[in-house]
Amino acid sequence: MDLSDLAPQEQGDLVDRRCQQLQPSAEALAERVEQAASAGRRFVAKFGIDPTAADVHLGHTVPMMLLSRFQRMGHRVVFIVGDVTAKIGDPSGRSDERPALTDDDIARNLATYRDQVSPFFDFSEAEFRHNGDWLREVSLPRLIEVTAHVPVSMSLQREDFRTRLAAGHSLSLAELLYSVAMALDSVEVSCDLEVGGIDQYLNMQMCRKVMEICRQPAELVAAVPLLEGTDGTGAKMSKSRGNYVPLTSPPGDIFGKLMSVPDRLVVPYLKALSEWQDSELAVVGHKLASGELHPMDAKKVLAGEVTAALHGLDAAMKAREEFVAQFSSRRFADVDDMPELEDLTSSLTEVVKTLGFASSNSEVRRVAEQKGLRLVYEVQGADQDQFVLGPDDVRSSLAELRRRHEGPAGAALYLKYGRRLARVSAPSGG
RNA sequence: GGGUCGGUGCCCGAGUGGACAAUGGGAGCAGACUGUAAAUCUGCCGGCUAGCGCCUACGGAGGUUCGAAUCCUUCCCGGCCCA
Repeated sequence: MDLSDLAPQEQGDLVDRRCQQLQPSAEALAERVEQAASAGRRFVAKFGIDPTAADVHLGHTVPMMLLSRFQRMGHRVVFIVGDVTAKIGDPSGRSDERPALTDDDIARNLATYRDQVSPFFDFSEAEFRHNGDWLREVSLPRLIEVTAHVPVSMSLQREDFRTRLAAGHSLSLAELLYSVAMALDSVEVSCDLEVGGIDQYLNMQMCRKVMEICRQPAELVAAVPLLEGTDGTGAKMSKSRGNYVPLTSPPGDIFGKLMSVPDRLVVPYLKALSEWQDSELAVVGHKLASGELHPMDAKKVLAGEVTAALHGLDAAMKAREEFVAQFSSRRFADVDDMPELEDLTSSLTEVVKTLGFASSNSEVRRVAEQKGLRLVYEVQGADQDQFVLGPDDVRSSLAELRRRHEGPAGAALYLKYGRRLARVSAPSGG
């Protein structure tokens, strides 16, 4: 969707509605856009990325969506690759060891990153800059000169810093300097506006402060809300919590993961992850509240939107059909997107591990003990016969089990492991 | 620099010579119920083994002991107090 003909005021509003904080204001953004235009220069939007993170998920796409809009408004988008700051580690993350990244690592991570978010974004226009290029040149006297004007109390405004101090946890000087380093990036690119998650809000305040110290107009700050994780615990989406949806997931997984999200996340997710207008979101909200729209149907729409954004419309529609086939109508014959088992001679544990359903023999045995491992016969995509397999069956081969538990003639055979399903092909014996 | 307290499984957090693969909570997984929702109930929740059992694990490395997460030495990391 091209947004280049949007008036500055409209741009300000559009951005404002997607932000949890737009500082100082939507009007200021409109003004800044106009200023840039009248000065004959392009408006600069900055976004910092961490070259260590190779696994991009939906949470990351929230600022990407906003950034993508900036680009479509005709502005210059600059990605700052934090090759130096990554070594400090963002204080908001856990401060475990940060292995030194080689240039090759960084290049590779960056390529992977671009690859992963490319469905959401057009990189051909964007600029990539490594902050090491200038941060390595900053002298200690210069750093002291700048930081002399930065009150420590400013860093300590961060609640996580305060709680860590209060709780007696560690806080290093490097962590305090993280935001200053990031601010020097803003100075370097003469940033007009920085996009980031709300967790970066105070870091971005530092950017404003330091830009002023360096006699530049302070950047504007667009802080987007954090996407809640799929687990419904209220925690933000993150890899460490496992409540995330990787962008590299196949369409079926993306669709499925979004279907398993708590109902109350439907509207927030649509707002953060789709191009929907506020008015449209409001309609969905009302219909959900009134019972006119079933939450599951709303989720199908959401899952479809996101899957389509990443894999295209066709893939999304197919994912939807298959989801219904597998989990609603349970007609497994209609599900294409399912692993096929041709190996009928290995033990079930091996087979399940090969499928990636389980990572150890104990796990397979456990699921079997809990009646999660089943043989399912399906006749003509309709009637099903299920045989629950016990822990003793785990060492047997599929061929053996099929002999032991005979199904109706002509039935297709499936192996069910918890929620997961695989088709047993090559029914040589009948 | 001195004193002092601490580093436990995915996370938080008990344990302070044997019965500890380690109480409890959270997350996760499976089952029932369902809409792959929420809530609820039940069970599982290091690995290997058909099983007896074996291996790995309580910051790192040594040591004492029949036996250590628990004691000692030393190293690394952190908190607090003092300077």
